[in-house]
Amino acid sequence: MDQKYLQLNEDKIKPLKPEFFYRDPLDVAYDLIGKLLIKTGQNPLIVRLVEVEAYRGKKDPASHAYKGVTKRNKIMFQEPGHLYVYFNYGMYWLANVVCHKEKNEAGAVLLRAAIPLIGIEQMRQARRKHNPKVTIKSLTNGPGKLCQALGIDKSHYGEFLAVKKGYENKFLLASDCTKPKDVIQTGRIGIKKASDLPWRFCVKDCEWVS
DNA sequence: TTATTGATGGTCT
DNA sequence: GACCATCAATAAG
Repeated sequence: MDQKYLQLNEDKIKPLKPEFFYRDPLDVAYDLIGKLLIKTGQNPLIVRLVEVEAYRGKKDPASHAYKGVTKRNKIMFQEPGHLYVYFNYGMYWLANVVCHKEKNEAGAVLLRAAIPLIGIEQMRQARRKHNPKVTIKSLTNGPGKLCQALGIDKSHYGEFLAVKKGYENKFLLASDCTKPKDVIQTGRIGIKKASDLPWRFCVKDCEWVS
């Protein structure tokens, strides 16, 4: 893994524009590797995404949007760039970014793992509530853990992640111009349907990948 | 180091 | 009532 992933290129942080998310989830997923997820506020938290999965809506049997609109998944059919948060296995919140190309389509990218960069002590405290033995690697090396570290739950369903005039972001996706050159593509994990499709992206040889 | 299992509750049929 | 886009503790090697 490129050591540059471990540092924040603070001077070059640029929020993503809404257009970024108006594309096929597969393209968005690839491009999200190396990007920053920021919890804004007085004590910001910043992590660098190193593992994501694309869920491609109606054409993807593993996608929550496969069978059409429900109360839970409706955000996936709406404006790209919003957070789709859902509860899984009776215990964990999982965070996705809504993205799709055309109106009337649906899709999302699951944020699976990240490298903690800023606010590590705060993230450690948040994770300790669930696992007192948490290590720096187990801070954010899985989709449930990532949400615990960043404090993401159902109250953040529908939050917008790009910049928009007059909107105050709680979470933000941004680039610090760290170019990923060691991204690998594999089958998605933790699912039964369509797990053979290579729609998971992660950084090669990264300790935080799940 | 890998494999296995129990905890746990909303969503959908 | 079955299904889960998970995790942590344990056991075995």
